[in-house]
Amino acid sequence: MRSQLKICNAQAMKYQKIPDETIRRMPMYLRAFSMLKTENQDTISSSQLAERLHLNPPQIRKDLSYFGAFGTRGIGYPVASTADQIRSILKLDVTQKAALIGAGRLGAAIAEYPGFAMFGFDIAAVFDNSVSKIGTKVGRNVVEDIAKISMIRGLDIHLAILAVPADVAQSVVDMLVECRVKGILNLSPCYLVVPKSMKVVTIDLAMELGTLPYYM
Amino acid sequence: MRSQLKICNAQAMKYQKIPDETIRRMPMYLRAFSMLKTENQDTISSSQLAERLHLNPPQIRKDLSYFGAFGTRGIGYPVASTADQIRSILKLDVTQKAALIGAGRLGAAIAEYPGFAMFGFDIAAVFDNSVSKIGTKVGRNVVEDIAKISMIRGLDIHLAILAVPADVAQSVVDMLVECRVKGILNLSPCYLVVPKSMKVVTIDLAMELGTLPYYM
DNA sequence: TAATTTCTGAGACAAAAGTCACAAATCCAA
DNA sequence: TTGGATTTGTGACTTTTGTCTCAGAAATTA
Repeated sequence: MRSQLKICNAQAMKYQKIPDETIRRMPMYLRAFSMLKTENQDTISSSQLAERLHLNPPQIRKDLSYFGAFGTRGIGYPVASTADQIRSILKLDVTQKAALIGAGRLGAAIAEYPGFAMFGFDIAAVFDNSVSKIGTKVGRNVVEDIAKISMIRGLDIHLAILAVPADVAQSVVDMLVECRVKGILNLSPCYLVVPKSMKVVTIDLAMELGTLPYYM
Repeated sequence: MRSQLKICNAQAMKYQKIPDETIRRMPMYLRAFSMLKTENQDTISSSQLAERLHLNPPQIRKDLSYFGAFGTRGIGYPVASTADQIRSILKLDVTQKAALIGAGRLGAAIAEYPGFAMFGFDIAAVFDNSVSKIGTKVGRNVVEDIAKISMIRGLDIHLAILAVPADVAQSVVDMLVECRVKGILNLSPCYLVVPKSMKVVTIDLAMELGTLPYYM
């Protein structure tokens, strides 16, 4: 009965409820393992890793064990293969194309943000509604008219980064739903209504900053 | 014994443990109440508010009640005074000056981000280490040499927004500690070591984006 | 003034997330 | 080959967070 569970592979384990917070930490782990690889470290124990990430060793072990037994008792986690495993779990083992909507200052910053590369993201298209921006270059992309957003469907893009004003965010999202986009990183301070099949992560800069004075 | 607690005011209540998640939601509530005020709505019930924010009514009531009884039974929450109360709880009733460290693309976007104004934040100084940027204008500020960062102490600035590469983030933070900065919004993908008196909120864009493909 | 409606405030309950402790697995040395 | 050192994987436990329920306060109406 329990052994039944043990032989499950990572893909199957997903249907055993994995805490959202664990998923949120996985990219952190991937980044750490990737860095360790460039440092030519072959293995790392949960306590070493915990020190780097300022987490508890058991938490790291538990998080990773949701997806299978990657470590070796007495040794720790093999850096290279665990990195590959996490990449595969997060579906970051293939280049993930993303569309950037909004080519303002924040959009431009996002387009050239070097941090996405480590996870294999590729900003493959940029859209804006402003005539002054359409046709200009942002990062490696020429800004396209938002009216042509349906071209996303032909480009095999399933992710979008939303860097538009809050009052137009929902209307853009409705278009993205039509384009079969499956995940949105939303940088506007608003709640977005989407079908259940779509995942939205909202980052609200002002909200995060807004909590700080409270603690002073 | 219980009545003892009941007569506590909002300030005193703080020392009764308030969930971090509640604090995180407070700026959301403040934004909602501010918007309602501009819409000339006098009162709002927890269920109406919950609909706007896509939360449960009891959660809103519980969150607000940690700080006192702002609502009126049978009526709801008075928009104007509740907004004022939340502003005061979050210490956003006075203009909060913030220093921006890093005048790259992301820094420039932050400097001109209109969303901070609603919470009364004022980017009062911008610093960078790049000769090409020092002296240029970012938002309303002239970029100062990071070497002059100690001027923060004379400017009554207690918040900093960190938009610098991850590999220099900790060294900048060490300087900010010296400058008596009390809160940091960190946009670099790294853990920062700070004294207990300091509060850090880290936003890791790549990490957030990194979770999305998993759900597809 | 009493009954009715509305909606808050808060305790009880439930779920989620994090921590801990220990059995089991592996390695290494003797 | 055996024993000691190490470190994982995991179930039990604790803490934190979220949800529900309902008494009771305020307003309205009769």
